[in-house]
Amino acid sequence: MVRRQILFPEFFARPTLKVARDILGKFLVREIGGREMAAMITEVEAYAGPQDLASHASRGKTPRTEVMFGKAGNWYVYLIYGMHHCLNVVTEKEGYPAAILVRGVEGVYGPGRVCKRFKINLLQNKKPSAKKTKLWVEDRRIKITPRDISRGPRIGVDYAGKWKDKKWRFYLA
DNA sequence: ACAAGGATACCT
DNA sequence: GGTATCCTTGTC
Repeated sequence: MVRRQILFPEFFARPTLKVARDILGKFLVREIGGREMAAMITEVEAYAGPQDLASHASRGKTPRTEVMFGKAGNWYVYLIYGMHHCLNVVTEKEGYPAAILVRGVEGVYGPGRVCKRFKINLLQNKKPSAKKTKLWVEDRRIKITPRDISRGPRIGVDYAGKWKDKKWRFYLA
């Protein structure tokens, strides 16, 4: 039996780049129809702070981005290009807008594909990562060392000026 | 190479 | 009210 520990808000209420590294190797778990599906998180991107032009929150607090200013551990889900959902988890302390985009899990590469596979849509937006919401992150004691982690620039943010070059994408080889 | 698709933010 | 834009993907 694998030892499992659901991650609490405290895990997410830390510097975003640190959480981004730490969440690699953790498991995204979804309960659908009484059954659980899970996959190891393998690729993420950090979006941190009001200055980050790649972040939706750079334009301030709006109905959409309000959740990024809220409590760590809440989900931020949005629809992109009219057809794909992107799953983020809010980080840092309340009032500081930041989140981590889940770009890939084991066997599923691409933020839209992750949401499609895990049946994630706007219903999950602003809800906490917790068992009661049927969508959460848990630690299954997979050991990840710094050598396992690669980093590079974020995808699809060429409009973000100097922020586009920041190596805030982290992934397992 | 590029169309699809709809919510969002920011105009008039 | 109109419209440019978008943290993408699948098919062309």
